[in-house]
Order: sequence, then structure tokens, then C-alpha cells
Amino acid sequence: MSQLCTSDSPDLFRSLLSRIGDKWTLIVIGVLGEERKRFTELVDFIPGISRRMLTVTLRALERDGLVSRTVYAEVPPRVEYEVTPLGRSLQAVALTLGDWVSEHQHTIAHHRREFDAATAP
Amino acid sequence: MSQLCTSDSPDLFRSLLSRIGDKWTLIVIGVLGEERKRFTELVDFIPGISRRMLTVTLRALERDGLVSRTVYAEVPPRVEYEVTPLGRSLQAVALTLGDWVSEHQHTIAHHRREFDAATAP
DNA sequence: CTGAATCCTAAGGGATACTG
DNA sequence: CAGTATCCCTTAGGATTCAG
Repeated sequence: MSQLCTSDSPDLFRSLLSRIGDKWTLIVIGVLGEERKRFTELVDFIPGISRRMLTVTLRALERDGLVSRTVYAEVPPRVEYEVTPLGRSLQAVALTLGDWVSEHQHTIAHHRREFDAATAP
Repeated sequence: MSQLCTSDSPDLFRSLLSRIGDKWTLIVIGVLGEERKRFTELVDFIPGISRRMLTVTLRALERDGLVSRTVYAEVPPRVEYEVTPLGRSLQAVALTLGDWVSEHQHTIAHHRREFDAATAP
């Protein structure tokens, strides 16, 4: 973890972490990990996401090379998104994070209740 | 990754992810992972952190049961923080995330430069 | 020494309307 | 269909000050 302080590029490190921690990134990668999808399919598939936030999230992922964007010269326009091999490798790492949360979520929820009970009254 | 949509408690899941993605959490866990430290030691040890943000971060970690807080009845007061076994298990997972970033940071930085060059001009 | 309280700004993110 | 632009509200987080 000390690379968080000594890394070549702590700013890059942090920007990646906050990307992972943001509201939609992992969800989008997870959905795209199953199969390539077009814009509206993603909107329909991901409950609660707005077109704006989907655009913002996809642009960021594309910029980092985690997702690729393919435009087909058709009318009406068709655009498909797909995770890259790099994105897939991130997904694999994120999955272990997801497993950790799944495994410990009840313990953590319990800690929170205890802490709140001990602090609030 | 689909547990992001189907999890028992997506809110808890998200709160944990954004905790991990915030500015100081992993740094604090990383530093405390090496050895237990008191408040001021942490401030001195972590470049750039304010006392306020250290307090906020430590409280959140304590609430989740990732860090424990011990108060000694002395004058002047002494408080020591230490990662719990649960915190250590999270640190292990976060380390794999750190490894991934270390391994791919140059690739990602390259992607960003290319993307920005293709979009900005 | 170890915080809590307050103030302030910058960024995240939602709703809505418009466009090629 | 696939976005972009705008407005606005909420939250993260820094600076500073006060207190036990």
C-alpha cells in the first residue's frame, strides 16, 4: 500500500481509485463485461443511470483505454461499446473487491449499527 | 460484478466502494497497516492530510470496524489507532488493486495522452 | 495532544431540454 | 439513436478557529 505514497504518479493512482469508487464505473464495466452493448441498451440495462452520467462514465472509461467505442455509419446511428482486454483485467481485480464486500457486508453493517448506537444517543 | 446490481445491499456496497475511492482511506489503512500510530504521528506521516480529514477518515474506518481506537487516560491525552483483522483483510484486497494500477499505469497514461490529443485540438 | 465546529469552494451527479 | 448543454443541488474536502 505504500505505493500510495511512493508511487511514480500518485495523481494517476488516485484518479484511478476515485474512478473505481464513483457511482457508475464498475457497474458499466460489469454490464459490458458480459457482452458489447449500444448506448440505449446500457441505459435500459442499468437501473437509475441518466444518459448524461452514462456518457460521462463511458468517456472516462474510453479515455483510460478500458472501454472501446465503435461507431457504425448507419441511419439511425449505431454506437457499440465493449470492454478492452485492459478493462477486463481491471474487472477481474474489481471482482475480488466485490467478493470481499459480499463476504464481509454483514459484519460491517453490524459494526455500523453498534457504532451508531454507541454514538448517537 | 453483477453483485453490483443484485447485491443484498447495493447501498452498503456502494458506500464501501466510495470509501475506498476517497482521498485518504487507503493511505491511512496502509500506514496503519505497518504499525499502530497515534493521531499526530499520522498527521506527520501522511503528507498533505489535514487534521479534520484525518479525523473524518478515522471515524469512518472505526465505524466500519476496519480500525480500532484506544484512548489512554493520560495527560496530555494519548490515542492510538490500529487496523483490525477486518481492516487487514481489506488491505490485502486493496493491495491487489494497487498492483494492478502499478502494472498498468503507463499504459493508461499513454491512452489518456492519445485520447486527449485526439479530442482537444 | 486530540479532536469538534464552522465556513467556504469545487466537484459529483440528477433533471430537463435541445441537436445531428 | 446517441448524445450535448444547462441548471441546480448535494457532498467532499481544505482552512481556520475553538475546546477538553
